[in-house]
Amino acid sequence: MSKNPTQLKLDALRSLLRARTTLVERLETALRADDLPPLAWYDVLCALDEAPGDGLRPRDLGFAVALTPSGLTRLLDRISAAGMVDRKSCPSDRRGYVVLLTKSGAETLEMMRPVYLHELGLAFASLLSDDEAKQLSEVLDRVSASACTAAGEPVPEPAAARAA
Amino acid sequence: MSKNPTQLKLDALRSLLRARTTLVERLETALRADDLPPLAWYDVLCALDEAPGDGLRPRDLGFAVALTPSGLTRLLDRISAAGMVDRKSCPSDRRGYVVLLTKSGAETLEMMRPVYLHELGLAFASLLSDDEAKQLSEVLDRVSASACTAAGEPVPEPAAARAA
DNA sequence: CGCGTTTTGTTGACATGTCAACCATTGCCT
DNA sequence: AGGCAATGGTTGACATGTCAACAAAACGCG
Repeated sequence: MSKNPTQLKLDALRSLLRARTTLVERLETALRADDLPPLAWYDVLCALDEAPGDGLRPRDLGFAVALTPSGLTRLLDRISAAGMVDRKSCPSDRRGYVVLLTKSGAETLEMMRPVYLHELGLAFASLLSDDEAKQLSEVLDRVSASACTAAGEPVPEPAAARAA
Repeated sequence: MSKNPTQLKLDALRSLLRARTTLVERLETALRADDLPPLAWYDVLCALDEAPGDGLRPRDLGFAVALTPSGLTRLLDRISAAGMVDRKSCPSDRRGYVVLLTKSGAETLEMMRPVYLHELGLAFASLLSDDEAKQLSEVLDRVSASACTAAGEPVPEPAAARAA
């Protein structure tokens, strides 16, 4: 009756992939419906908002949004062009800069947050007991954590190590 | 000591997103290291392999790989250009065709499968008990399922409904 | 039957991200 | 010091996907 263990794991993977697609799609749709920027912007603005007042280096932002350095450059170009973020040259390291949230960026963030949280409530939070959420985190963190550990030698790329 | 419930759910979501990024990255890396096609191709070839011998309509493939119709057209263009798939006009419906796995496509699939399964074993399956896998599926399927149910009116796009 | 609507799939314009090559700076290390 | 590898970030070429508009066939119904 019970399924083959490998199949169980494959099913779990498929469930994971589908759930993520569904969720992202819903969040993205909800934001768009309110004429708000996409999810990636939210992640950046949010990270900056939570960070100390003196901003973040792109390098650190790269951890929040899973993006290669060049992808991040381009994302910041766009957000910056929209005036939601400033690039201020960093005194302690003339190679890079520090990214700062502008007033307009902070305002946009405050418009996005309720939409994000509301949709998340409908599509995710309300479907999970607190215990299940805890379990979920625990199990899935094991998966992401193993990437760092096991990344011994089958992962040559630097980008892969920086998985977010 | 115990966290705020909303924060628990947010953590769970972050764990989910990170785990998925990690997994996809590892699978993709492993395939590339063996000079094999990317994950999306695997999904298509696999779906065709499991399907009845007379192939599948693109429409049906669209469910397996979460892609818009145009995205699917382009993906099939590439796989077809690589000779792994044939487009055969469908007698019962002259609008579209049927997609068939070629010999070369089947061979490629058989080369990808062990790489896929091996990497998945390392990065996922081995980190989960059978019970946990079952639980994971159960909980996450609830999330994807709710999209169909709740899609009442906040989801105008057809693409959103076809979440895979 | 004949016409409007739905279904399938494609195409052009464009958005977003990757990879590889690159520049400038920093930080050792001798 | 002085040389040189590692770090932080950008850019060009390109891959892949979306959206909107479209074409063609299939449906369905008065």
